Amino acid sequence: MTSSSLESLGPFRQLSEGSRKLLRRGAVLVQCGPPAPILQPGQSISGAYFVVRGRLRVYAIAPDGTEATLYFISPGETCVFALNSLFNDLRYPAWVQAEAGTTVALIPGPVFRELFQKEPSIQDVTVRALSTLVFRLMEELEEVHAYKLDQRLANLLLIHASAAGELAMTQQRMAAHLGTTREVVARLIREFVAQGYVETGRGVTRIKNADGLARLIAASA
Amino acid sequence: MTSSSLESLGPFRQLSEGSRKLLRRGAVLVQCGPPAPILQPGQSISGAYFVVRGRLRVYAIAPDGTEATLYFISPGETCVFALNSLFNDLRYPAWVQAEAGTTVALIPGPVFRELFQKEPSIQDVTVRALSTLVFRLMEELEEVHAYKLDQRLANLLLIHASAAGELAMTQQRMAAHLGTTREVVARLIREFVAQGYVETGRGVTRIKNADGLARLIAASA
DNA sequence: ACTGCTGTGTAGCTTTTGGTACAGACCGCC
DNA sequence: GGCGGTCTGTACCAAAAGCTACACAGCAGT
Repeated sequence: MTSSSLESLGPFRQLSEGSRKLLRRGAVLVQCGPPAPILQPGQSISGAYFVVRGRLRVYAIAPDGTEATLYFISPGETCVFALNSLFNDLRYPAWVQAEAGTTVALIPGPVFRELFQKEPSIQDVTVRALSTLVFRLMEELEEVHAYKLDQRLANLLLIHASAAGELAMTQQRMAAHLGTTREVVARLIREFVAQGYVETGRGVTRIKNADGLARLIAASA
Repeated sequence: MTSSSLESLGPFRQLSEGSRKLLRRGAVLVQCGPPAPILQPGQSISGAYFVVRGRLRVYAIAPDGTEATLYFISPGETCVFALNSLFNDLRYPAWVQAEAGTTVALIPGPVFRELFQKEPSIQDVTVRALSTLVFRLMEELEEVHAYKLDQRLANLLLIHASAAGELAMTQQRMAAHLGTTREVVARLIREFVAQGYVETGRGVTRIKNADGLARLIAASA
């Protein structure tokens, strides 16, 4: 992998100095066609990850088999889950899954550690990445305990919908994201449809009244 | 505050090099008698915190007023909540409260940033602290979605009980910790008493059968 | 002893969420 | 067209958790 081909990638140009340095040194590109599992709990980490295109989903699986998304890692973000394990010699405690068409740059552990020692810009990138992750996790934890499922579902629809107000996601996946079951999602969506907030189709949900959803989320009860 | 008096403090001797360097440079000790709020959401951070004695509790408050503990910071740990805001110029999104008898060392923001640039040992301390926090938050998030309240309460009792199997904590505080209400805690504890797992007293809960509680937690249902 | 405060015990009801079960719709493929 | 798989719709019941209301117990101060 040369730096020129890396630089030809879309988001690369907007990256910080630290991120570019990371990628120029020993990064190996990994492409995913279909959604694919990358890490399982207990697996040791072979390096630091950097999302070039697509998205990674980090999630937990309960003993009864239900999933729940912990957080996402979007393009241009250093993949912090690796850093934890790289520095603390801990096993990673969650599953990681790449969405379809995701490209990930893998920086070998020793290379990353060496760069982290020498380069202030890479320290900066690292701390920012961890810091952002902490915020994201705190937000998620707060959301889980402060909001009811209908509000969290409304939020999911608003946040993840395309500009055209469409969300291409099955109810099964929404349920997995929220840590609940498909039936519950279907019931809540039925209510949204009755209120005229959304329309449903196979594998897609269209938002018809974003304000209505927003008001639902804001309602304190 | 001189380094000699800092070193006289109990946990100080076991600290890492980075932590000691942090404390020798411009740390201001802050003592708390009774439990006291330290930070409120939106408050900007004046420096990095380091817990010398006692414990900090970081928690969220839902619109309806119920609290939920996000994580604790124990003695000898760099207080990472500050680092987020120090590096990202973000406001801190949660409340922080010091338990009774807590001593916190406050390192001014500029001093910390300067040390972070120069000292590898301080970079190390910082990354470890953030990393640990990420793990703690992930664990908590997983627990919230994978376990029921009775299991989480049993876990709370086991984790926070003294060596003698006593937990000096009112049910109100347990409820705030778990993000629920006192009545629910009372109901669950009643069940524990009926099973012979615990005994209750005013402001204290005594564990009589730790194995029973442990089995309850392990039960997949 | 009286009072007030804080903490616990309990009952009953409502809401929310989860679990089971099944019917039907859409889609691609042979 | 027929078939199998995936996705959605829905009805019903069960469990979990929250809400309200109130009684009482321990403790401190006057």
